[in-house]
Amino acid sequence: MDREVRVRFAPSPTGALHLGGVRTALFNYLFARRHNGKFILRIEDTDQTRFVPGAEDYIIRSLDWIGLDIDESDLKGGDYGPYKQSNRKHLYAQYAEQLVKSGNAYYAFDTPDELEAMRKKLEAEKASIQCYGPATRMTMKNSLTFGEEQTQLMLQAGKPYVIRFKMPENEKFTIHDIIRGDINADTSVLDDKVLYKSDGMPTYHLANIVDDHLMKISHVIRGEEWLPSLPLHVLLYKAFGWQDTMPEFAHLPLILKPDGKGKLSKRDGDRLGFPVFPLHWEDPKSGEVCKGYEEYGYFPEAFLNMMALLGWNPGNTTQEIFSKEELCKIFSLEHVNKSGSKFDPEKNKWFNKQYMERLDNSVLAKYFIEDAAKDGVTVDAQKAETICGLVKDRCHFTHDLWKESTYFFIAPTSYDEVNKKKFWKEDTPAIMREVVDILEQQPTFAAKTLEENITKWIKDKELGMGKVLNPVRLLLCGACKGPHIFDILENLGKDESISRIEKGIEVI
RNA sequence: GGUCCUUUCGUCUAACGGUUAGGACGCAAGAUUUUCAUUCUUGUAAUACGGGUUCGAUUCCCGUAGGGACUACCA
Repeated sequence: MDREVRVRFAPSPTGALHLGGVRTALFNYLFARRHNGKFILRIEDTDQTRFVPGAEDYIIRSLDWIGLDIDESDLKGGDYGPYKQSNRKHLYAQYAEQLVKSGNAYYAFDTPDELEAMRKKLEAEKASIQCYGPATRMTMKNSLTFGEEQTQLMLQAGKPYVIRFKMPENEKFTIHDIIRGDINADTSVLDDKVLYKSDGMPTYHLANIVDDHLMKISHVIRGEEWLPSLPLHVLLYKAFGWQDTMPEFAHLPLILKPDGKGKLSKRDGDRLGFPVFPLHWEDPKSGEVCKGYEEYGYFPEAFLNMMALLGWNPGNTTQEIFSKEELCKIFSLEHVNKSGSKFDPEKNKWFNKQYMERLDNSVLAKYFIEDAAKDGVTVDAQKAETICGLVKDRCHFTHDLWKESTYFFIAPTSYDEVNKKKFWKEDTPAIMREVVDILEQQPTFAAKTLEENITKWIKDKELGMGKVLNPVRLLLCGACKGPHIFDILENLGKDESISRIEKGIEVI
């Protein structure tokens, strides 16, 4: 690999960036960093009918959140701009016409209705040939059937036209894909794809090849859905005479539904309760709102880690937690899997937990204070840090921290029925009253001394830890859950602890 | 329908001709614990099928069967 590595992520601004797009961007990014190359963002907005306002901005903000810094884009600048295809519109016509001149393409004047009629006809005949290709093109309305003179007249008259690629007949060749090896191509089953649309815009196929060439792209890393059009793209490079600088190709496997069949879609997220977009997204057309990974409480680092391991593996190691920097050092396309991967939301949660455990309590405290404030509770930093340390073991997300520990600040108003049945016996109220007495006598309320004194008292009375402490927990927290009971007592303080127990005895 | 791609535990995957087929998630059990968790230990479970090639196939080849993508003046 002796040429400079330049890769691009080239999304269409037709909606929120989905997980497949995220992963394509990520693999491009990691590949670029691994080879000290450039990571370029190009916006492919040649379809004006599908343009969604805000989508481009969303894509950029998503990449930023994940931490994929872009080397060249319209925002970032670069020597090969503009990086948005609608702003490159003027470039494409000459390239399309160049192909017409060299005999690799031709003008076509068929109306959508005529094309539809042809498709219907072929379908009725059960013919397995393409609608517009070597076998049919001489029966259609194009510059090959009209001849030079009539074609010029029609063009001058302003008749709408497209430019189609003239697919060679019966050529067989193989194309190398870094992930898949050699792929067979046979032009006899391919058709004359439109390269240049009647609205003056190029199609993906043309714009893609022209821009990748002009931007000196070295590797095209994209989703598997492009594999069927790879032969066309290679043929285009040849037709332009650019085969010597043609990029290498790597087609990524798809991300599939967690259950059942097919490609992962937004609906799966709704159905199974996990996000499919990085950030909050509100569709400007339908008004539909989708929560993103950020809102769900995922750390961008955990999200990136988990996406990197979907379809790629670091080889013979059991390590699973990787920082972005580590991934930039070890990523390779050779370790990308060929087959599609089902998405596993459960494993995501596990990844997030791993990252949360590694964070310092002081960092977690900030999330904690924020969430508490939303419920109208003010918590000071020191206290928040202490409690985060106590409850973080049982949390997957930062917002679980507050959810798991509200009883430190708000007295329970009801008690878990199942726990009540299990732990609240006839003699419990009497024992609780004794506990109150013991607590009253405590000189200090530090967890350690409480534990020593109360454990001793329980042993002396031969009551059994569970018989005493479970009901205490129930009265303090409203349920039998949470950290060490003596830590809870210490943090609640003497007065609050006693008042909760007394109140509990009455209520139950 | 046609073309192309693909197939290892339920899921993500390791093993690039020779392993008791390894790890992780999940699930289950046990240990720890005053509870829920955490943690630790153990268990669960896979090379789609049929042919070749080979001394030997998860690994290479060919079929079959699943799965997926594409088949637009969408990307």
